[in-house]
Amino acid sequence: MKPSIPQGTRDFSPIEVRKRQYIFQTLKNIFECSGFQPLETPAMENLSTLMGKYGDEGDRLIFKILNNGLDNIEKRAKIEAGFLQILSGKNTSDITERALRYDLTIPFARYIAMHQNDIAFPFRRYQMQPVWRADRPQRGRYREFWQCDCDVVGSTSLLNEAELLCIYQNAFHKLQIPDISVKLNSRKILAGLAELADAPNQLTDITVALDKLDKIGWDGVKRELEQRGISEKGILAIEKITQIEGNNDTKLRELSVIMQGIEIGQRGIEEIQQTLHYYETLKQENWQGQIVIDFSLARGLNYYTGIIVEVTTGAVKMGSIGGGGRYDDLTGLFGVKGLSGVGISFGIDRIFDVLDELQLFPQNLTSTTQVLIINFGGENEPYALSVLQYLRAKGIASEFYPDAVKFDKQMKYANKRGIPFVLLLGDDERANQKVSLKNFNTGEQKLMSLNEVVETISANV
RNA sequence: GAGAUAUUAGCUCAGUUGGUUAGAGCGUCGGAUUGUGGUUCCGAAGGUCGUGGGUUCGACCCCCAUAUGUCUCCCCA
Repeated sequence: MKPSIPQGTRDFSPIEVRKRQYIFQTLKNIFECSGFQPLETPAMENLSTLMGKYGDEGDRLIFKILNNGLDNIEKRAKIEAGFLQILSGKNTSDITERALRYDLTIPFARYIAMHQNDIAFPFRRYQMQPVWRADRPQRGRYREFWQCDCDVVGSTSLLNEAELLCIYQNAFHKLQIPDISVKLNSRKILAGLAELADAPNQLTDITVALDKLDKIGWDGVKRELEQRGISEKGILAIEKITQIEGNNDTKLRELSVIMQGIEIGQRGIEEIQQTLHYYETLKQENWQGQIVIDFSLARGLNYYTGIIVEVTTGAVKMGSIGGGGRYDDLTGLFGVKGLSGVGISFGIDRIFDVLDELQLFPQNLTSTTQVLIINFGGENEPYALSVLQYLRAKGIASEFYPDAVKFDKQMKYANKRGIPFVLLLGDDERANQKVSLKNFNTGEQKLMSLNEVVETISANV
């Protein structure tokens, strides 16, 4: 049979895994350094946990798992009735009661609700796991992909927002991605905008349209707003606000004037000011990324209630590589009221593409093996094995070519694997109780003792 | 869920208005070189032209279906 993998999934070859691990490890170090704790949840959740949390479109994209035992003859009537329900577009636990994780946020909320008595709040957690969506695959869009979330739950302080901004800046600084913009806005400002536009109940309509500004331009947004029944006067107000220019202080001041008397808008402005104030005192001097206030930033997700952020780089033509925001009452759905959270997410796959395109991955990711011992066979094999054992005990990643095949084949193997050193120990070396070490980068080869080998290789790392 | 487009050797791609044995580069393998890789030279292997039907004397080429990739819409990371 012809081997294949399901649509929208990928194999990760060794070099790709190393590159991905480099990203994961970089982020993990930053999270841990800021006191965040790791969390993992199951690949599958009960379907009832996920359904109704992501909207109608989301429900359709959840991968559902067929129950086992559907061929049980005794339950046949029940199962057939269940299938009729499925055919009419409704789910039933008689046919499917589990589903693959769709994102990391809802399982996180479920986790908090289940373990609220054991958790020390405020709870800071990070989570890096795959999620699955039955979407149609496109470039940079997969049915299995990794999310990386970092949240603080159980505190309403804007210090948390500032800390997360620091995490973004620190992460992209460490990954050396140039021209980073962290765009900042507040759902409260958008709510004020809806009031200003005489459409306080159409916040969602306005945000969905506004979210497309980058993609379809103002004319496109205007058309959408018209279609959604926003008045001409309202559209004019929205346009005016998206056109505010200047530095962050200027933007906030101008907005404050326009939002005169609109309480929720003013609160949004104050929150951003306070967050930026905290950020300025927390940030490191060498971070290059910019924080840019952008009143057109909307983000589609409806559960955001306060500050929202999105990260882009001007260095590569690509969508956002991260996003997040404040959400009040995320756990309310699971019966835990009054817990506010704020979180950010990293788009791992897109970050991978950016680093690949800009060639920002470290050079030494190809192999961890430092030295290959050439196999000369016969009497030399036991000597080679004792050297192998010695080097490993000294903490030097080493390999012994397992077959005594032709010399150039073994050399080609080392070259292809990107192994920096080759150790030759044949009859001559064994007679002198020495070894020949060849450096593949310089081509230089020297007869030396094992101690010197350890020193030379250690100095090279 | 809707539309468009592509699929030829391990990889990247040529090709034929429908006519015997489908080509190249790179890679792989063998040799020059059984103790010197990355450079060079010589040689070889490798394809039922994505899959299944149909039209035709004859299909890699035309038609239909299907799988997978890519693009647009929808939605999203």
